[in-house]
Amino acid sequence: MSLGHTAVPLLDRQLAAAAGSADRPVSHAQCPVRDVLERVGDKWTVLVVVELVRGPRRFTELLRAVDGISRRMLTRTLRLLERDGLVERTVFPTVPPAVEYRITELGAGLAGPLDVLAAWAVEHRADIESARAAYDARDRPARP
Amino acid sequence: MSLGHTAVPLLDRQLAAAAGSADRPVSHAQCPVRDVLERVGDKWTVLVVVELVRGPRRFTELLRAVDGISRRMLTRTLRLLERDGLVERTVFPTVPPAVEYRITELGAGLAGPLDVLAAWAVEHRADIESARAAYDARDRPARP
DNA sequence: CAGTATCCCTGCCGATACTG
DNA sequence: CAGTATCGGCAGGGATACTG
Repeated sequence: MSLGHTAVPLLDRQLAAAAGSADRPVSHAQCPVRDVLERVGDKWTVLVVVELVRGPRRFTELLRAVDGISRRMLTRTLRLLERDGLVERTVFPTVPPAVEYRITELGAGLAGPLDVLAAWAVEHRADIESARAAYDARDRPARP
Repeated sequence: MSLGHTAVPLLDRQLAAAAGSADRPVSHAQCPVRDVLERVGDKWTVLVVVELVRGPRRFTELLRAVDGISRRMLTRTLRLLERDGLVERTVFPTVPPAVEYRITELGAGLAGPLDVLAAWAVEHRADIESARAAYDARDRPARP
C-alpha cells in the first residue's frame, strides 16, 4: 500500500482516533502506532537497539557504547525495551553480578522499518538541508 | 530574550540555533537519521502530516482537526515542517488573511516509511501487549 | 558490576492575552 | 483569521552518591 499523493492507508486509520474524531483529550495512549513512534523518536532507544542488534551486550558495555547516556537513562531505556519484549535481560548470579541484554526476534524485526526510515532520511538529506538553507535565507534579521 | 536584541519572532532555539549561532555543544547534532527520528517521534508532527496528506488545510482547520493541539504548538510544528521542505505555506492577501498549508512531494514521500513503521506496529501490537502483560505480572514491586 | 535513590535544573508545553 | 508574546507548571533527564 504505497501512498504517494493519494489516499492515506493504515497510518491514517490508526491515528485518526487520536487526531480527529471525538476522542477523549488525554487518553490516546492506546494507539500502537503512536506508541512505537514515541519510542522510536526517543533519543536513546534507537541507539541502544542498534547497538544490541550488533550483538548481546552487558550494562557497562552499553554505557560505553552509547555515547553520552547516563546510567539512569540506560536503565530506563532498557526496562522499557524489555517490557515491550524487544530486549531480553539475563542475569547471571555470579559475584559480581553479570547481566546480559540481547535483542529479541521482535526487537530485531523493528530494525527493518527503522532502516526504511533511515534510508529515506539519508536519501533526502540533501533536499531537507537545502530547504532549510532556503528557509533561513528568506528573511532573517542581521545576526550580531 | 536571551538571544540579544534582534527580533527573532517565535522560532525557538532550534530555528535560531540552526541558522547562525555556533553555540552547539552536542557533537552528534547533524545526523540526518536522528533528525528525522526526532521529528517523527514528536507528538504533533505526524498528526499534522497525516492531516495534510489528506489535503491542503488552513490554520484553523488544522487546529480543529488535530485534537488537543494548541495554537503555539501548531505554529511551531508547521514552521519546522515548512523549514524542512515537507510543507508549503501559502498566504492569500485577503481580509481577513487566509493561509493554506499543503504537503510537498518530499513530505508526502515521508508517508511511505511512516507507513512501514505503522504497519509493523499494528502487526506486532499483540506481541507487544502480551509482552507488557507478562512483564507487569512478573515481579510486582510489592510496596506495602 | 549493575543498578537504585535523590537532587536539581532546564526547557517544553499549555493557557492566556494581544495584534494586523 | 492567523498568528505572536509572555508566563508558569511540571516533568525529563543529567550528576552524584549509595547498595546488593
